[in-house]
Amino acid sequence: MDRRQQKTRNAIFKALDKLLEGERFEDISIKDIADEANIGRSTFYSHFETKADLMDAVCSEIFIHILSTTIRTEESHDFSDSNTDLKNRLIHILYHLKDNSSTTKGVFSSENGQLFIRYFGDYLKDIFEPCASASSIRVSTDYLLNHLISSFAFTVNWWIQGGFSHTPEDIADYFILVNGIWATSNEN
Amino acid sequence: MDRRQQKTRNAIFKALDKLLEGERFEDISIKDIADEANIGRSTFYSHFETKADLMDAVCSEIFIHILSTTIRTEESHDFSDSNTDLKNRLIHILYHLKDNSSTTKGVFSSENGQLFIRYFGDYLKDIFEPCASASSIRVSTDYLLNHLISSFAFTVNWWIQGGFSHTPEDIADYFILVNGIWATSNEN
DNA sequence: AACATTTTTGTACTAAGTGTTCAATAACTT
DNA sequence: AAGTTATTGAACACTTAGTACAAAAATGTT
Repeated sequence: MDRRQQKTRNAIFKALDKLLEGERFEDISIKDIADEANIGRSTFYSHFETKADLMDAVCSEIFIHILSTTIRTEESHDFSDSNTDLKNRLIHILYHLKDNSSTTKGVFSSENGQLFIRYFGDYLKDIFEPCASASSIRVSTDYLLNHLISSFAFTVNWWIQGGFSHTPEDIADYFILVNGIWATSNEN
Repeated sequence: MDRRQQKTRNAIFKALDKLLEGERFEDISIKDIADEANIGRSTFYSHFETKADLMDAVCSEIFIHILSTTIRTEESHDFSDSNTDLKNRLIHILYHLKDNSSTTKGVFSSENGQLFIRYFGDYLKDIFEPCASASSIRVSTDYLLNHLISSFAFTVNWWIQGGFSHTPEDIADYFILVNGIWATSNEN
């Protein structure tokens, strides 16, 4: 609504982004953010209750963006091979994370990583659920589902730490291979 | 050496243990620990430089204990099946973590989880390295090795969060199945 | 048991951060 | 132009970290 609010909010996000390039989230104070955003400290508090609250908003925004550009399953669905569909959706996410690499990088580091992974997990649940249910591996479905989520989160993190020096397609392949998805074709 | 030092050090460990039952490591202040341990706050500082330093010591102690009771590979090695050996070593670790469940639980939660996982990773590297090198999966060895470590850490965490309501043997099986180790016998 | 050493303790201090309140000011909307 | 809303900075109370140091207590040694 009010332009001032938008301006301030954006300035805060941008400032956090910038600061995260140089230090961990937990080492950044609200004063740091306010100074970098060039706003008063009390203004920060009129937008976010705490630093964690800000992190929460950042995570939300990332997934709002991913969701808003997600290829809907129905549109891209290839009935002959549901794994191609899974792979495409993962690649889509990976491209998105790479496009926002600085935020992604900051959001994944250390303490806040946990929070982001929680968001990530909620989002990925829908994607992996059919995959987990259909699996023939004799383990608890809950375990398998969460394992896939954790594994994908690890994979993304490994990708980030290596400076995004792989293509999203390669990363999706790595993930799929190591988790035995497409089990009918990855045996040598 | 000095009995007082040992007494204080133990009191600090025990206090942390107790406090971790109720709150996250990052929400516990040094004053909290000192109060719970019934020592002066300045005494804490004569034992540990920071809270992170204490965490470091806790992690070390856990692995010193695990290592000191580790079945040496040479002793238990079954030449006919190196995967049985791997599984036994994992089960051994799992039993140990369960025996120290309260510490394990606290050490795995949130921020500090990262630190513990780093220790865990260093320890597990030796165990998983041969496994990762021998794998026929066409992914980077570094990725595969770290994936196994991350996966095992996740598995342990999942086990903890579920209140240790599985046997170590089952958990080791879960981990092995989901990662396609013993690929020759887990197909249906 | 007496002595020297080491640890513990409490207090005081500096420095930094959190979160709240509030009145003045600036920017926006209509 | 007038009314509404956001921003600002300063003041405030509170928590925590980490350091310094002298007095007191426990320990090890002879």
